[in-house]
Amino acid sequence: MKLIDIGDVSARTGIPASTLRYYDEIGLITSAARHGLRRQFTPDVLVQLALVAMGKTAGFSLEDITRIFGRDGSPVLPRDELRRKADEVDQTIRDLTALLDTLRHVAECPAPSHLECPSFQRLLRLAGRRASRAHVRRRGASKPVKG
Amino acid sequence: MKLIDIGDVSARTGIPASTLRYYDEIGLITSAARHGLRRQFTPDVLVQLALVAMGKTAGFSLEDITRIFGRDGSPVLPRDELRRKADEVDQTIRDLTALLDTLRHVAECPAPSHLECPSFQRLLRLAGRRASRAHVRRRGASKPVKG
DNA sequence: CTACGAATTCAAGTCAACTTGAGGTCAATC
DNA sequence: GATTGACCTCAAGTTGACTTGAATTCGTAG
Repeated sequence: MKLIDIGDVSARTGIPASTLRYYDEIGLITSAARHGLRRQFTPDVLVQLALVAMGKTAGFSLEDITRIFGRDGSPVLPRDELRRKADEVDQTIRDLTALLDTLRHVAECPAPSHLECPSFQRLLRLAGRRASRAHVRRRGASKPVKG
Repeated sequence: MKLIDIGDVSARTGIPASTLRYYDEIGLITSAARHGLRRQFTPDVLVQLALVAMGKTAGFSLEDITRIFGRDGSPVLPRDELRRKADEVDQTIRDLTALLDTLRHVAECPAPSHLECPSFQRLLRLAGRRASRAHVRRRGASKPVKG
């Protein structure tokens, strides 16, 4: 079984080595061995990291992600919990679809204030219904790494 | 024009008053008047907050959201920037759809480790392609308020 | 065998988005 | 006109997810 050096994982995924160490520390990924001091990973780690990326996109915490896709690809959570998580994602997709419509509208509509535009209003009524039951704490997202 | 007391906004939206004050402070929403010391808002604020909720769901920072839907419903960003943001959301939706498939699979598939299941592998290959160009910093989401 | 570079540990720092707490203010009620 | 209770301000604290920096340890190339 060929192992991948942490530096290579970092290079292939674009994730800083410091982050990979951090993920290892919190048990989100697992290093398979050491070459001297250096962490080495099985190729699986690339899959795991893909799952992590998806989970983050969905707004799950790293802790949630750890439980959803356990360290070896088998989840820690019971099936019905997983179904609940899936439903959350499903709802998030609906919300984002509403947002997408709204955004596209805002980008194209020439009205001076959108709050007066009837088509915008309609979008908002849809969105508002969702929003009222969706007060979640989410902490800032930003650019794909500063540069 | 009837105004809404901050307490009522909080009650109707479920957003703590402290958060509303914070949003006011950073210019994400605008209080219309004061009743004594108390902030009062126009009903518009409920719409604004709905937009904020959508924006957060999409993973935008509060600063981004402020620029996307300016204080009065007219965006600060130029149209092409907005279109770019819309495209980001569009991509996020695609990513989440992949995640949803994966999650639903994980929830139902009886295989001991999913890393071996061919159908899971296929999902991951799809997801992985996205993930590799989507290394974003996003900070933890969690439960709808501790209680 | 020494030097180099890349990775290591560990503690501390950063950042966004809030929350908490102390002490103060007001409008309305008793 | 004193009390109440919801709101106020302002500074400081918290949390999750990392990053940074100093001092250290290896494996390999020269």
